[in-house]
Formats: sequence, structure tokens, C-alpha cells
Amino acid sequence: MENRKANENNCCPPEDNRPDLRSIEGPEADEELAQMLKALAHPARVQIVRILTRRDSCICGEIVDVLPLAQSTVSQHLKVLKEAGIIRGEVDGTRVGYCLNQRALRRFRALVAGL
Amino acid sequence: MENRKANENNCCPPEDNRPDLRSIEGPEADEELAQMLKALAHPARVQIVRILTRRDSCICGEIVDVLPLAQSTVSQHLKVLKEAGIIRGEVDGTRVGYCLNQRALRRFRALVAGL
DNA sequence: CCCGGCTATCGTCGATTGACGATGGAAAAT
DNA sequence: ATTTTCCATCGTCAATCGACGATAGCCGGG
Repeated sequence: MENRKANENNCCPPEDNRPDLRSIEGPEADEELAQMLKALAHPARVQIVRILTRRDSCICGEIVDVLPLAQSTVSQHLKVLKEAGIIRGEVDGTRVGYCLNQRALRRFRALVAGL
Repeated sequence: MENRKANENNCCPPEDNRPDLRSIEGPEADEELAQMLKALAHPARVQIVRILTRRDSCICGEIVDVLPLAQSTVSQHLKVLKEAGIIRGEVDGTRVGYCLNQRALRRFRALVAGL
């Protein structure tokens, strides 16, 4: 039995859970969608999201250990995901814990579902 | 009233509607997902999919007219989408009609939903 | 048969991506 | 205080992308 709840992240500040009122289509939505697609369009970044899904949160070093890539490369991929709003990072001393931004992921799924 | 049905394409041969038995996760799914994400990760290609969604099918020239891009560029984008299996093209004389591959799109949505 | 419209492909060029090692900086450990 | 650990950033290089014009191929109409 796990002591985590489905709607909580265990490493980052609580999320904004207000509903997303933005439209699912139109020029802005197209741009937004393309941007998120681009951020995810790399096997390593898909894997990172998968890892965070399983672990619920994860420090950077663990991801580096799992992926067959140099530390700097992983850091670069994390940056791409973070800038797209898909993940969030929380500094904890010398470590950095990353977790999914569930709100952004919901938005992404909604945009894809609208295709 | 339209004479088209939601589950039919009006330009391409009938689709294979058998359920997709492939897994939604794992290394192969990651690669497959990253490939589809990459194919869609461009504003012009998102727009093309949107156009095909609205029109149900569309000849190449119409897409060229709508997008602010050269004909050769649009053709290139169509090729990317086609190679990823997201759209299908049917030659009709001197024209080529494109339509969505709903089966592939369903697969894509399922993969994204599994993130 | 040649011509004109429609589409795909080729070649090119600048911009972006993705990989790496090296370096830097901040906090923890000694 | 020094060293160690962890992570981000920088610089570089090859590879890929995305845009375009030019060109080739194909089919239908005249």
C-alpha cells in the first residue's frame, strides 16, 4: 500500500487545480499544441515522463542513472520539458526533484483528444 | 444535412477497424509515440490535421491555398504525416486527396492518454 | 500530340537540435 | 575551510529540419 494520492505530487508545491478555460482549437491552441508536441517529441523525453509517472517524483540523478545519456544531455532534456511546462523542478539542497505538471498534462491530453 | 458518416472517409479505401492490440507502454510504445509526436510537432502539420478534421477529406491544392507556405513545403509536410501513418493519400487523376487515418489517430490518442 | 495544371522530388542554404566534455556554482560533508 | 557531490550552463560539432525555387512526372483537355 502506497502512501501517495493520485492527485498529489510529493515533491513540488501544490498545483493550481482550477479548470483550464482556454479553447481547445484555433490558432493559439494550434501553436500551444505544436509546442507541447515538440517538447515531447524525443524518445528520451517520453521516457522521462514515463519515469515520473511511475515514480510520482524523482530526483535528477536517478533519471541520469536510468537513461543511457550523459548528465548534461539529460539536464538539457529536463530543461526542454520544464520550459514547456510539462514538468516542474524543486530544489532540495544540492538535489533537484522533478515531478509532472499534471495540469499541463491534462491540457495536453485535451488538445490531443480534440484532434 | 451532410451525406457523410462519422466513421467513414470519403476519399480513401476503407480502414482496418480491428482493435489495436499493441501495448500502450514499454520501449516499443515509447519509440512509436515519440515518432508520432515528432510527426505532429510542427504548427503547419497540426493545422493540416485540423483542416482534414473539418473537411473530412481534402485535395492537396486546397491545403496549399490555405497555408502560407510554398507548394513544395506543404508537400513535404504531407509526406511527413503520411510516413508517420497519420494521413493517407489517394491519387485521383492529377489530384491527390488526403484524409486522416482515424485508426492511427486513435492509437495516438491512446498513447498520449497513457502518459 | 502537345500543352497546362497538379503534385512530388531534388538541391541548397540557414537555423535548430542533440550529443558530449568541460566548466561553474551552491550546498553538504568531512 | 576544503573537498565532494549534484546539477546547470557553455561551447562545439555533426546531423537534421524547414523553407524555398527549380525541375520532373503524370494525367486530362484541347
